[in-house]
Amino acid sequence: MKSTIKDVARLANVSITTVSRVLNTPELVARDTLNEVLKVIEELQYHPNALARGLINKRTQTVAVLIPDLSNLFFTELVRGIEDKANESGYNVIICNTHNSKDRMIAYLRVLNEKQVDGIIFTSEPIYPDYYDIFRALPMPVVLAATHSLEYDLPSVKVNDEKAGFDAAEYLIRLGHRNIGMLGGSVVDQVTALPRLQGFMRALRTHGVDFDLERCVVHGGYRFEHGYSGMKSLVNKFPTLTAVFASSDERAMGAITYLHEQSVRIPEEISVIGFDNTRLAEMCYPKLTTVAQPLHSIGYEAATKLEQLLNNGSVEEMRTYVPHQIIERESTARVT
Amino acid sequence: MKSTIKDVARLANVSITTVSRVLNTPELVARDTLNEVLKVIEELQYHPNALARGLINKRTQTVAVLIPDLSNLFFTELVRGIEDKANESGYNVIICNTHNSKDRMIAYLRVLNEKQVDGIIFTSEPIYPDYYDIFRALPMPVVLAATHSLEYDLPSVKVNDEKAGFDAAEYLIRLGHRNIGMLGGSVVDQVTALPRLQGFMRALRTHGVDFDLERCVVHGGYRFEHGYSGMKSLVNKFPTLTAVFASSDERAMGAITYLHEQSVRIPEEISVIGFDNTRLAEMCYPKLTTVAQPLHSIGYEAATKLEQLLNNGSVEEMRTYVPHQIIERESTARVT
DNA sequence: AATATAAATGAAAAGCTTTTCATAAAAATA
DNA sequence: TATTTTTATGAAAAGCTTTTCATTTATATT
Repeated sequence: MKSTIKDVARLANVSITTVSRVLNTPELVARDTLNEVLKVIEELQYHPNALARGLINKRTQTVAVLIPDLSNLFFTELVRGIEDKANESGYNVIICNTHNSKDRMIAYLRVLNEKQVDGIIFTSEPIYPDYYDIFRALPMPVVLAATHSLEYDLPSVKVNDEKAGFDAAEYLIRLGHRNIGMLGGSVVDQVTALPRLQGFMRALRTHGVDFDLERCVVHGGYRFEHGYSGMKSLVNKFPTLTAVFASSDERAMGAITYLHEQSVRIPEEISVIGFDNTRLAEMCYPKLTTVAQPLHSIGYEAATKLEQLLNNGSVEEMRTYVPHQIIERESTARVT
Repeated sequence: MKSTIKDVARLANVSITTVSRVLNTPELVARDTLNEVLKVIEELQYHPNALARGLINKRTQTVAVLIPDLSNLFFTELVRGIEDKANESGYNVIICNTHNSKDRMIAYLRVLNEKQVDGIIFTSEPIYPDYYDIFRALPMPVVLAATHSLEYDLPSVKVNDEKAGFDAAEYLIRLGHRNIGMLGGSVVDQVTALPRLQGFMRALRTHGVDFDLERCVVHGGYRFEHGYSGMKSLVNKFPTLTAVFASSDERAMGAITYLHEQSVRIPEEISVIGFDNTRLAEMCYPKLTTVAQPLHSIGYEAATKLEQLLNNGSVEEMRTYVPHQIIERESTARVT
């Protein structure tokens, strides 16, 4: 039978108040009493009921992370940063996998609300107006990780995607490439996909490189399959290309696989640069040059912000931008 | 301000009992009252407090999954099966990432206990005696997914690893291979790694294939890096090998990458068969032939078992074995 | 019309904790 | 020694729900 604070109190011949104090403010209880109570707690294997605790404290010491796709290493590494910070500060984290489904996400938000989690970290995905309405209605703070919102005042931490897109393209240009394609996301995603494309285009423009949006860019999902099929249609439209910027590592991997199948040598014939620097980048052949997002930091910082919000009610910096960095590996080379 | 059942009761001019009934047994309340109360609930955006509910119902409608490594696609797909079943039956699932750390896992078990989750699904990893002691002390049921325990009576669902190892080896033998290596896990893992190795050896023996444990097998972690370095040492020890059984897809991918770097053609010179059939198997070049575990079913079945335990206190079948299957792709070929 | 039955509602207890306020005992101060 | 302060403890309330039991009202039965 599960034991309660009452059982401990009875066996230790003290009131439940004292037992509670042993757990929460041991400095207020006499040495002997303390030891006796601790002994009984141990003996009874007593664990305080977090439901009752939460009910009265109005704090559950729990934060939730909403992620759209658990099988994306991107989120995996982000979550790690969140967990690390949360655990340091005594919070538990609940991971909620929304499977890219709005319904699931709304359902999750409801139960998280009912379960009285202290705060929520929302990852990736742009914030649509109806999401914001839901967030507003929530009694707990929300922080965005690897996404942000320009219209709404939600704290966020992410990289500067426009600049990252620019740097990726410039990197290829510096290697002498002039026929550069891009495998990007859907431009309805104005927070990630669009800025990367814009940065990419700005770099080409800046360096006077010819560019035709129709011919040079393929839009699609971030997944391997999309990279594969995207690369296929890209080489068809743009057979002279010598380099491609795939704006996720998974897409890059799909692209590489397609090129392998076509016996195109990488990087000798076509250079490929990815985005994210997930574990996948090292699992490629050749190893993937990529724009690294500091995924762990993004998670860690987001959790930090959430904690600030929880403790102070406000956040030092509303929108934090963390630096990206190009990691040079073996999938890119100087044009010959 | 968050509203409670009292607020609803006051505004609707009914007792809290009636409000509670509207939520739980609406058939017991008069039409007009029902509508009025529902209206107020909507108006006030009232959501019942799950803590209070759990406290009185002694059920939180929550199950937890303990996984050792979130960045392993294996678990990702397993979790999906669990989520699907759990959601169907009205349970929420909490994903707990133990990072392969025993301390973290024990810490998680403590908080899950305190948080009064209804049940726990423990994935992979063998069950060590001290784990079992902890499980026993837990007031909620535990089910094992993709692992099992022969000593302890914990319900489990997994594939038959010995048979799977046998089939993998036999598949290679049928393709004419006689110089077959294996990239396996540590044999201290008696629940997964050892049986696969045993099955592998049994197949060689059965078919009269020469075999030297020292020379033909490399043990190591399941990760890409381990596959990479494992393959390296394997070809050094065993230069005549024409096929390798890597007992995880990630390991297989590491092996393939190493072979690529050495300009060894796959499958022409060396055939590679993996294990798990995670998404990674399709992200390889060449696409990976592998022993598929029905990851989704394993998760789904494990959740089903947990639910049986929760509802009936017992389980139909203690240890369920689900079928594996060899998925033939492009990384294996008949020996020439 | 009188009685029995069914339907609708509410008051209060229970679930497990923390916290406030009060009290008793011990220690410090005058 | 008498008084104040400090230390240690407990009783009871509060947090939000569900459930039991009782009561009132409406409906069905004779």
